[in-house]
Amino acid sequence: MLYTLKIKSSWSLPVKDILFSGQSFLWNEHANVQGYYSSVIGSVPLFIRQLSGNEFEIHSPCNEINGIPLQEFIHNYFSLDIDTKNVFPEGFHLLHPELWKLLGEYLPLRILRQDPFQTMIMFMCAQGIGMHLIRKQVAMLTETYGERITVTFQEKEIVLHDFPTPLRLASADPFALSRCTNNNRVRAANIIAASRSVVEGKIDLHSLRNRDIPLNELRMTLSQQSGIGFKIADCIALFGLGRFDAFPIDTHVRQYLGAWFNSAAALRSLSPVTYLIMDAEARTIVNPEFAGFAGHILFHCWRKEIKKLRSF
DNA sequence: CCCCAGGCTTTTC
DNA sequence: GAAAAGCATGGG
Repeated sequence: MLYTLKIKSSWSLPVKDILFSGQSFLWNEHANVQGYYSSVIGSVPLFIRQLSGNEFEIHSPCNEINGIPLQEFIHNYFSLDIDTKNVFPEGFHLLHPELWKLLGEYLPLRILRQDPFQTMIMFMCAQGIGMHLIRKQVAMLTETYGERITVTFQEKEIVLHDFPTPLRLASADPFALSRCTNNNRVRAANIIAASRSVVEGKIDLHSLRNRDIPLNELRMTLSQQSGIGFKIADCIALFGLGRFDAFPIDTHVRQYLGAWFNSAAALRSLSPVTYLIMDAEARTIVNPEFAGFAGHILFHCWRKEIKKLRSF
């Protein structure tokens, strides 16, 4: 039996852009369930379809995820509580009229509130390689180490995989795991070590949810772990801990800070010092409370409109 | 062949 | 201290 849920909003909800903008690598399109995007979230299979500009439909065999009613979970997952009008400051469109025009269709983009462990592992796979290789790594990790889940949908047997648990990755063989990390042994070892830290409680992702923790403290704590620097720490904060004030700076963000906002630091080589300078600059450009939320909208717009890249 | 992709760590000047 | 090299593969 499948539960069906319809989500309707007063604003536009570009579901495909939200799921494939590079903040999650867990969603896929299947040839045998056309028009739907599928994933396993909180061990629950989900099928999503866009119905119109501001509504989408969800099918799931469970009516709750992580003990939370499906509708409430989805509302939170898609951050439908956030009014995206607040992510850019009042006068932004006057200061950057050309950019504002370009941003138009990207403004309804939203940040997903994802699982912090999954976010940590996914973004540890995202160092100096293209988006399609990141997706490939995450897919191989889930297929190799995640629990296999079968679900009947549209009278077809659909096979999906849950994201691997911390315990499963912590006990993985380094060489075997490296097949899932683009054959990068160092990355595989880092993922195993980080998973072990979570299992042992050395990294307590639940307590890091505390919103009283300052952003720089969060960044310093997470980047203690080998394989996690400032950028990935900020990604974990933004996408995995719901810290919409975190502003991860990667090669694309650095490029648009230089091209669109005339950042001098963006022209220098990326180091911890220049990272923190650009982080401070960003907070003068967008609303600091939603710096990362705005940053992701700018990121996706830059990649698609300027660099002409695809996210999958 | 080159350079670059949602970087981080280690080595070298 | 800052800069350069190494990591691995695919695509432009």
